[in-house]
Order: sequence, then C-alpha cells, then structure tokens
Amino acid sequence: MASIKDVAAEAGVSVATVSRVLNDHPSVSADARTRVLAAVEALGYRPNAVARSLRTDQTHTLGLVISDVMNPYFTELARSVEEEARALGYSVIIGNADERPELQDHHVRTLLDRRIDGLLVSPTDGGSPLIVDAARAGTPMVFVDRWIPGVEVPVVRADGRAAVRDLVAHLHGLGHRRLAIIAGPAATTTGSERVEAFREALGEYGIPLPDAYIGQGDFQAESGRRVTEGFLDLPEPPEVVFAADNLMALGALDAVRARGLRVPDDLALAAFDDIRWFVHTDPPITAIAQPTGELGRAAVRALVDSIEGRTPRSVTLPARLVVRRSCGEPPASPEPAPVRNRSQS
Amino acid sequence: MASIKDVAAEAGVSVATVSRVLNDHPSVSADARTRVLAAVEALGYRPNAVARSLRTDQTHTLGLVISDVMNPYFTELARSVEEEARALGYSVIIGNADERPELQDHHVRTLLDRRIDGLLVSPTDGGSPLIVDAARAGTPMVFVDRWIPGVEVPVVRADGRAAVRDLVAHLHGLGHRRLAIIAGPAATTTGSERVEAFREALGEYGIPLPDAYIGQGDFQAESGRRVTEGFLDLPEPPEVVFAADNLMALGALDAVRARGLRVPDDLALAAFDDIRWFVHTDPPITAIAQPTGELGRAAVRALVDSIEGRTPRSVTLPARLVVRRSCGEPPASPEPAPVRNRSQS
DNA sequence: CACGTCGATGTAATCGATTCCACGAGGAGG
DNA sequence: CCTCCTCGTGGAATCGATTACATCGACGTG
Repeated sequence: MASIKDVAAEAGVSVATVSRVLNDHPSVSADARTRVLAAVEALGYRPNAVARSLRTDQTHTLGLVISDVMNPYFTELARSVEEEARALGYSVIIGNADERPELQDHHVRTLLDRRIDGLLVSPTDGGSPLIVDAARAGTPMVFVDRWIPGVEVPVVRADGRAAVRDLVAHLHGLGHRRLAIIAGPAATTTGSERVEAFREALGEYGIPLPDAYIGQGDFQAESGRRVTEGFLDLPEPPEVVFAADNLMALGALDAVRARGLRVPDDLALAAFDDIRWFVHTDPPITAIAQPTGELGRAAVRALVDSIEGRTPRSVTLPARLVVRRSCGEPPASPEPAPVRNRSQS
Repeated sequence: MASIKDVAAEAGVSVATVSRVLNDHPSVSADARTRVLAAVEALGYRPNAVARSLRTDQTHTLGLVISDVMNPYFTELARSVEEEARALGYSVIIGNADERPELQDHHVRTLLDRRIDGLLVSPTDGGSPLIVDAARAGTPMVFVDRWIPGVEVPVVRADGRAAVRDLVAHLHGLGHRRLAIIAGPAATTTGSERVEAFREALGEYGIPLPDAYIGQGDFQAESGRRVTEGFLDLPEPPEVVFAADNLMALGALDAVRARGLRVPDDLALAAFDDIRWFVHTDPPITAIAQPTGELGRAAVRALVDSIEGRTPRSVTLPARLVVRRSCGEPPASPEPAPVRNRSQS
C-alpha cells in the first residue's frame, strides 16, 4: 500500500508538503498542490489512519458499549448514534455486552486500548470500577439510557415516570387491580427506576405492590418467561403484567401462549420500550415508547462536546404511552399509520 | 496515559525488555519480568494498540459491512460474527450500509483506512468497484449472505433452493395457485436468486410466475407495503405473497392490516428469514430459516484463515422451511418450544 | 586456558503520519 | 540598496510500540 513517501517521491516534493496538501494547510503553492493531488490519484493513495492517530493522538472514533444488540431498542439506538456520529465526522465501534458485566469490561478495555476519543456506555451493572476509573481519569464519556450513580458523567436518557403513571391510569381505568411487574436487574438504574415509578403510580390509586408481584428479570426474554410462569402459579395471579423491557414482554407472551391462555383475557400485558413488532403481535402490545433516535443523537452531541472541549449537558427526554390492545378494550381509534418511517425518531 | 517508556523507567530496564515481557518473549530473566510486571501494575499501564498496529501492521480487527442493522437477520449475524471473532482474538467493527451503496462504500473505505486485517461484506449492490479493487489488491475478504459474482472471494451463505421448493409444495398442498413474490433488489444475489428459486419451484407444478406477480422491493419494510398494495389492486390479486426477507413481510402485513383484510384468509403470507418475532405475530408467519449463527461463525473462520495464510473455503449451508399459520390451515403439531434459547444457532 | 555458545539486555531503526524549525527567495518599506 | 517580513518548502523530531543487531558476562568443552 502506497505511503506518504511514495506520494512525495511521485510528486517530487517532501513528505511535509504532501501532508500539508492533505490537511489543507494554507501555505502550499498551487503548483505543488496539483502535483501532489495528481500523485495521490495516480497511486490510489489513502492516508494510514493508524499512523495519523498515533501522531495526533486522536482517532475520530467513538466507542459505544450497549447492553444487548439483539434488543431492538438498542439496535435502534446504535443506528442513530452511528448516524449522528458520521454527520459529525466520527466513526463508531460498537461493543455488545450481552448484559454480562465481564463482557462489558472486555469491550471497554479494548476500546480504551484503541484510544477511542470518547465512550458512550449503557452500563450493564451498577459499578464497573473500570468505567468509573476511566471516567475519573478524564476519558470523555456519556451514559445513555442507564447510568452509574455517583460518577460525574453526563447522562442522556428518557424519563418514563409520567408515562408509567399514564399506563397505570389506563390499567386502572380498565378495571385492573392486581398489577405485577417484571423488573430488570436491580443493579441497573433503569431496572430499579421502573419498579419505583410503577410502585409510586400504583400508590396514587391506593394499590399496593406486594413482593410476590415483583418478578426479578434480567432484561432477556427467557427471564420474562420464567417470571411470568411464576406469576401464573401464584394462588392469586395478577391480572396485568408490566414488563420492564421489550424482550421480557416477549418472554411473557411465550409463557402465556405455552399454557394455552390468551392476552388480554387471561392476562393483560404491557411493556417498556416500544418496538415496531409490537404492532403485529397477537394482540398488539401496549407499550411505553422512548424517543430512541433523539436519545442517540443527543448522546453523541454531548460526547462530542466533551471531546472537543465544550461543556456537555445531560439530557432527559419524556417517554410516552402507546395504547394498543394487550391490556383489554381496544383504543378509541385505530393506529393511524401502520408502517412507521424508519428515518423518523 | 502511561507509555512503555514510563514503565521502563519505573522498572529500571529498557523499553525493549518491557516489550519482551509484554509479548512474552522467552529470553527475559525472572527478575526483570517481575519488576516490569510490578511497574505495569503500579502505573496501570495498557499498551497503545494504535502504536502497536503501526509497527506490526496488524490491527487484529475485522470489518463487517452489513446491509441493514435494523434487520434482525443481520443483527443476529453480527452478533455471531463478533462472538466467533472474539474467540479467535479479533475485534469487529460494524458498518451499517442501510441498503445504500454509497454508504456501503463509505464504510469500506473507512475500514480500509483503519487497516483492518480483513473484511466481511454482505454487498448491497452487485458491483462496488471499491470492493472489487480491494479484493484484487489482496485485502483478505469474505462475502457473507450475498456476494459479488466474478470476484475471487470465498462466499459463506445459505442455500434456500430446497426450502423454497418445500414452501411451494406446502402452498400448493393448501390449494393456492396464484402465488406472488416480493423480490429484493435485482442487483443483490439474494434478491435475484430467491425469485429464480421460486419460479423454478412453481414450474414443477406447472404454475407460471407472471411479471405482475413479481413485485420489486428493496429489502425494507416500506417497499413490502407498497408492493403488497399493488398486488391487492390487481384485477386478479394473488392468494399468497412470498416476501424475500423479513422486513418486507412486515410491510406486507401492514398493507393487509391497513385494508382491514386478514392473513391468511384474504391473503396468505410467507417470508424468507425466520426471526423470533414471527412466532408472535398475528398470525404466526411461515418462514424459511437460515442457520444464521453458523453462517456468521463460518464466515469469520474463513476470513481468519485467509488472514493467517491458510486457504479459506466457501461454505454453503441449507435453509429450512418452518411452517406456521400464515398460509392457512395450522401445522399438524404446535411448535414445541416457544422461547428459543438465544445461544443456539 | 581459550574459544564458542547462549541468555539477558540495551541501542537504535522502523512503521506512516504531523509539525516545529530553519532556510532561501522575493516583495515591501525606509 | 539594505533590511525585514512573508511565503513556500524541506529536514528532522516525534508519537509508542516492535525487533534486528550489538554487547557482555557466564558457562561448557576441547
């Protein structure tokens, strides 16, 4: 592969001049510039990003460590992150933690070794020392969706509190009184927050949230199935199950289906995270939608601000309830546009 | 950030010795080794992968350019690729082409600039000169799922021919005679191959595939909706629509639903690519399943073979038909295990 | 005892870029 | 006409690693 030296030789100038042309530094004669450009063209030269990074100490790369690529919510997040990053001149390297802390740390370490300019993390657990140290050491970092409390890092996330309240109102209005939740890992902020919001909203109606109605899941489908089976085996099973993410809702659906029961007649179901498939499930699932695309973009902007020396800001956006048929009684009007355009947020 | 020089100073040895310890070269005294290791520990030193790559001309990184991250098929592929790569000591950088050739080229160029050790591509179009040139120039490369004809690059893919024949047999057995297909872009191998296989299989029953029953899609949901509406507007609409990928099937479902029609009563539906959501749609969708995980792993193995100087082999694995209810008449026995374990292929 | 071998170590070149500094030519100003 | 500044350019240092080569002491062998 041709290097800058080859270009310099071909153009009859020094490597310094070639470099100046490439980085369009002002003081290069028009003549030299055209000769260099011709040489670049002739040799099919492309600058070696590795060498450039070593010298400049910037890789123009962002690391994104997400909890689970197979989760459509995170896939969509990754997509919007990459899009915004590209618009700002950065590449993105994605690491999939698969909800496993040690895998998360593996990716963080690898990304740090590659000297990425900044890190976007949605922490799988509540306190990876590696991440905390990196943050303290000054690595530009932004938390997205989930965060680690007590660390001075901007957080970009959706606040589901109001939407959860709307959901509970909706459920209460449908006559449901025994409401259960499939929670995420307590070690994640989203895991515990959603339970709290749910409990609080129930409280407003004087409905308790007994321990038996709090199932411990791990944000993956299998745990949703297991927890739901537990609920169904209870002497007094809940009338509604609220899954704290979309995959656990899928597992819940599996469990109900395996017993030959029906949603919402035998058990109503709602989920946090709205994904396009929820429109097509049997029945369509009522869910709390996060502004995923906007979150991804805001996170990138905050991170790039941090990298380029501006002060990054935390961002909290509202989530909203999308009512469908999985909790009973169809909504007043059918959903207007079944295919959502993928470029919208 | 501490460099190898700092470690050398701290340990009281030369950088060469530090480097030898780090790469466990045999001729280092036990004493020096422990001192270096202690210094590494004390300083929290981590080798700079950028510098290392520049010197050794290897990045231990694979590039993966896929057509669409939002497509669960490719997400699963990406996941298995990363897993196998990690097991073999490589990282993966994913580029999302979003079915746009220029975006695909952008990512290929960026990856090449970063001097990745090898490239895994599922080409969005039939003949990016950039990719062809890179292959000819000797960049280790493997095509996965789709390929570019006429280029000397191993291909790892699933052969759906037999499964399509099974599907047609199934449809014919249910009494369907007017069968249409939503095709992928003709520029992709999978796009044209699936139409051919379908036409061939129909031929065995003496059923023609008129042009009106070949809708041109682009592997994205919106095109599936558009094409399906076209089909429904025909004077003699088809009884079955076969979508060449899962997203177009989703779009087809949208179109049917928007008209207040029902699957399979008004229009039967089948899809290429089986994804877990198909079990939960209304109705569950009959699909052709590819051994996605195995494809990803095989592709990585072939690529790493190529990188490390062994001869890579092309791999073709069979796809298989999974019958559900979207073409009419439920299958003989219900699906045995509703939740599929995510670690299986 | 001399010499060759081997193991441990350090010095320095190298990878491919960027960038500081020095230098020469040419133009402006006194 | 001399000085000074500016502009275009090249030489060389530098980033942080790896590695060929040189060196040196210890040891084994004839």
